[in-house]
Amino acid sequence: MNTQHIMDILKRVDLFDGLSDAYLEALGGIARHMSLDKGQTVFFAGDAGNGFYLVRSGRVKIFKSSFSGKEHILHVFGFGEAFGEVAVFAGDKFPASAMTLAASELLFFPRKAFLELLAKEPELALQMLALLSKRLRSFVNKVEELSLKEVPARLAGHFLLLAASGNTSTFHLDLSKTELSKYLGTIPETLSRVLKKMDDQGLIHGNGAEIEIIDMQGLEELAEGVSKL
Amino acid sequence: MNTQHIMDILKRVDLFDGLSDAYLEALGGIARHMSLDKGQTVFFAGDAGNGFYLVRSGRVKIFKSSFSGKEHILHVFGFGEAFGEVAVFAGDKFPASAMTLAASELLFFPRKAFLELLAKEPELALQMLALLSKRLRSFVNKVEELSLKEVPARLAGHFLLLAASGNTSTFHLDLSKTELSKYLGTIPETLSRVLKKMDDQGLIHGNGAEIEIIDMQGLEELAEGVSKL
DNA sequence: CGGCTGATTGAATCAGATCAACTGCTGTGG
DNA sequence: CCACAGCAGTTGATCTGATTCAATCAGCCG
Repeated sequence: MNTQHIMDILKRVDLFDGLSDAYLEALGGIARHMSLDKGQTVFFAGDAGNGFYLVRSGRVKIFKSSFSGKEHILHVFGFGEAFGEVAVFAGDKFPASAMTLAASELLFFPRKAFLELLAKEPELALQMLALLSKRLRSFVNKVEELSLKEVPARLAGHFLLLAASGNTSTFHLDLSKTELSKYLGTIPETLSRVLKKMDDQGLIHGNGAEIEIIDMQGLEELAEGVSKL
Repeated sequence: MNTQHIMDILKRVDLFDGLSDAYLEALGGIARHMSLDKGQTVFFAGDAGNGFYLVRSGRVKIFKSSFSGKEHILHVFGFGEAFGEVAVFAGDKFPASAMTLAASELLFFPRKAFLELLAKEPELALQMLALLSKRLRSFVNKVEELSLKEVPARLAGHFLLLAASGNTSTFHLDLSKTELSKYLGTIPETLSRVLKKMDDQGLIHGNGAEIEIIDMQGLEELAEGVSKL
């Protein structure tokens, strides 16, 4: 909780990569600490946002809910990742809601103080531009998947990503199946059925949250939309 | 085509708002001019991108196409709008494809030269951050609409936007109905049916590309998902 | 006057959502 | 320590919004 501790965190944050210790010190100086239980709301879509957040521990989901209560998860952020920046640079309302998926500690960077610091360090602006660009890229993917691909293809793509990030053919799901279905833009029932079908057809072997990829190429074809379940 | 002419353009570009003449001069100095016919490809998704573009005249659509040939239009950009920036700041591949919807003139800003200039002008970095943030916001909306709303709601929302931007209850569609359907994540047949239904129910009156909103509140309820067609 | 492209309409089909019932696990309190 | 409440997950039956396929129509250009 002391300054030194915060410095350790900030040094490991991609967004702040390559910044001087003195500058990180200044950043740490403006950050406010927050501690939240599981399932607590950080902010709602439409709330006025006067700063952004950084995940120090735990996990946070960013999502949109519909009038009828359906929910679509846009991102899940973990250690060292930032969210809520959009409200800092454009408009002042958060475009989506944020809620903790587990007990979490967050750092909050107030807009005004952050912008003042940003003006002094062009490198940080570039990092921020890179971050937002990557996020745009991921949104392009999401739109592509939602609009151009079916649920099995999306799920296959997700599995391939998980496998690639861990560099193994076996991994365990990073979200409960209910949350995963909301992330993929579907519902638990459909996810369950697709999972079963993939298993039946020998593409994967699933055991609870443990997934083993059996037929990597088959999954890739499915993800590309070349083949179907 | 001469420098003066380019300066006139640059001065009217939101992204470059508030920048000094000298700086705009420098920007104009690195820009390359391009002239394209209708239906020409500016770049394909996955192409290496070593710069971004600004629309000087005409219109350009940014889209993703699926393996099976379906296409989803992410944005349509007109005068003074920039596209392809993602490749400048993150990775080097364009996440989506770009094609002219009409004969167009573009300005191309090479990455390296642009980044050098950017480093000298923090204000431009802020404008760029604002631009990307706005774009992120629009993507959040798109995902919300695709995943959480049905076609009638998306179309109603689009109409309300068009009406709001022109401040009139009558307007004409900015895209052909086929292109509009690709923008809304559906197909021409469905769009046609929904349009007819809206007309039948007295929400709008359509005549070719001319649309008149009859029942604004009804449309709003439809867009929100409160009511259905 | 053809012939092309965009738009419309109808019929059939399909992917996925909804509704409902059931299983199994976990954690809590008697 | 067991019972049971409660929630995640699964499975089945049904429904529906939207796509697909097919045919027709309207406008426009050469």
